[in-house]
Amino acid sequence: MNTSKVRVRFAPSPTGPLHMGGVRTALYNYLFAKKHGGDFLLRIEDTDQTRYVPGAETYILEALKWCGIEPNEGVGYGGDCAPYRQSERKPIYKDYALELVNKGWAYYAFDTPEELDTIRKQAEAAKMPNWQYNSISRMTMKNSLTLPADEVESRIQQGDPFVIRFKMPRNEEVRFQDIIRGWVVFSTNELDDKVLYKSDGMPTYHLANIVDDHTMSITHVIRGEEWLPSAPLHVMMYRAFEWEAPLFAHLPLILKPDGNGKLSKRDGDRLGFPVFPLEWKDPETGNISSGYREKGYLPKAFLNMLLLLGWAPSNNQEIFTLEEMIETFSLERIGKSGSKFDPEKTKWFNQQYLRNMPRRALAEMILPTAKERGYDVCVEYLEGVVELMLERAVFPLDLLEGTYLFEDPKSYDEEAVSKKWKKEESGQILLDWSIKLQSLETFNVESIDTAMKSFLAEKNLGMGQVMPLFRIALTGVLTGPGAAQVAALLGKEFVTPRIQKCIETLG
RNA sequence: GGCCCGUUCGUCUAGGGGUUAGGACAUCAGAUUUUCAUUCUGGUAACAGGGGUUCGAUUCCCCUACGGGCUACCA
Repeated sequence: MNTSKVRVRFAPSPTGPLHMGGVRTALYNYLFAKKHGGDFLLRIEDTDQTRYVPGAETYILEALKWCGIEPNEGVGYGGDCAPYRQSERKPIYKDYALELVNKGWAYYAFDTPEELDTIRKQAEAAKMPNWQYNSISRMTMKNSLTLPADEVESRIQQGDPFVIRFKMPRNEEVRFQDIIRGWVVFSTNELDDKVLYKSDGMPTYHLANIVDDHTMSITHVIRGEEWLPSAPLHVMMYRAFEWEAPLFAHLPLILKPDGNGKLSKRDGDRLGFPVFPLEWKDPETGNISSGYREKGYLPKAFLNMLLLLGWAPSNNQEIFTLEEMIETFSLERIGKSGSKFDPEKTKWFNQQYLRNMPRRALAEMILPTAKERGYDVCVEYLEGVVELMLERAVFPLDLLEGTYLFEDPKSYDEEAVSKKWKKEESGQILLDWSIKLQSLETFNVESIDTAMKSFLAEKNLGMGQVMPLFRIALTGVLTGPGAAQVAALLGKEFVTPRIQKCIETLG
């Protein structure tokens, strides 16, 4: 086992917004690094110039920041291995590709994409659906293995486009021990001669990945399961370079909640939940994909949900602080199978975190929106609102749902009225109750409750005959926090007029 | 099609040769509550199938089925 300092990386490509599966990969990498006192790097894999999406990189940085996952090194953070953007490292890859050519592990190939396409189509037509550029077919192609040396030389000299391909050996077994899956075995006969260096002068993912992981001293590669099939290629490349390979851990995928398949960008808005941490506006189409942040999810709740989607502790703990996550996390306890994402449970996490937040912080959080809605309130008042609304809120803005805490009810719920309001007596009861309330010196929940009790005794009435009326008068509806609590928060000066108005309106 | 990976309640999962197979979300019922919500209590609900190995398999092995991933000069 490698005793050097743990160094892991999260290496997204900026082809669009980071989706929650990516965030989970980043989280697991981050937790693993922190747990072992190691480094977590952020590398941007932008070797495909055709898939560049403006704003994607900024989005990734911002998303990680929102989640509280902070790299030690990387794009936006600097570090000894800078630059961390592969497009800026372009000059270093060619030498490595050439090194492999010189060692006999790679070769030049001059076949054009069109030619390859034609061959694939022909093969398919001939019922050979899986044509590969490999140890057998390469001898019939245009490359430095089949062309005379001087022709290869002159083609390169005159600037003919070429790629460099890995020369995958035949009849060898590649095996490596995945931390999550155990031994994984492949035969090189199933592997093809992957392009390492593209005709545009850029490396492919495979080359850049290996070179960077090595030069950045990465010790553990923790990435999605979709990379498992190319892991043997990577192992072979480490062998070819004569470098020590890092340890691999391939994470199971996050699946869509309904049906099958991995969770994709489309699923979110189709099923009514975000798949992205932050809202994203597609620069080309202008389409907006919703984000957890904008929907009112707390970053810690989001992270906690992600943590448990594929990983579980040995006890039944569900709620984790970041410190606890770091302390308990281990790659060995990550499950092998894909996990269907459950939006309902995500809400539950949010609710848990919301309840554990200081009242003051919540009040401050909703203050701007309250102002926007035209409520003339201060933070202190909102703290009172939070106190009343918290137990029925999942998102911060749910706390503002009781509009009656900010303005007089505009109408009285029809069903509530028809059920509880009795023309012949309700008005009188409310009027008497109102008089009783006005006589109170201190106006708080306790005094109102006490007054209510004595009122009921005096009039020989039951709770159910008065409270609902009181509630209708104050809020216009039959749901929500206790009427006494609402009244106490509003204050006497608002309560009496509301009762007055109610009596007038409903008779 | 080929290669690789996987399979415990509806969902996320714990467990592991002998257990009443545990928890959480969701769901249902009851209790509390002036209402809603909360809270509490309880319930329904799972080892994909078939072969081995074994005194005994949900647990170990094999096969089948099913699911997923990959199969580009994309990452």
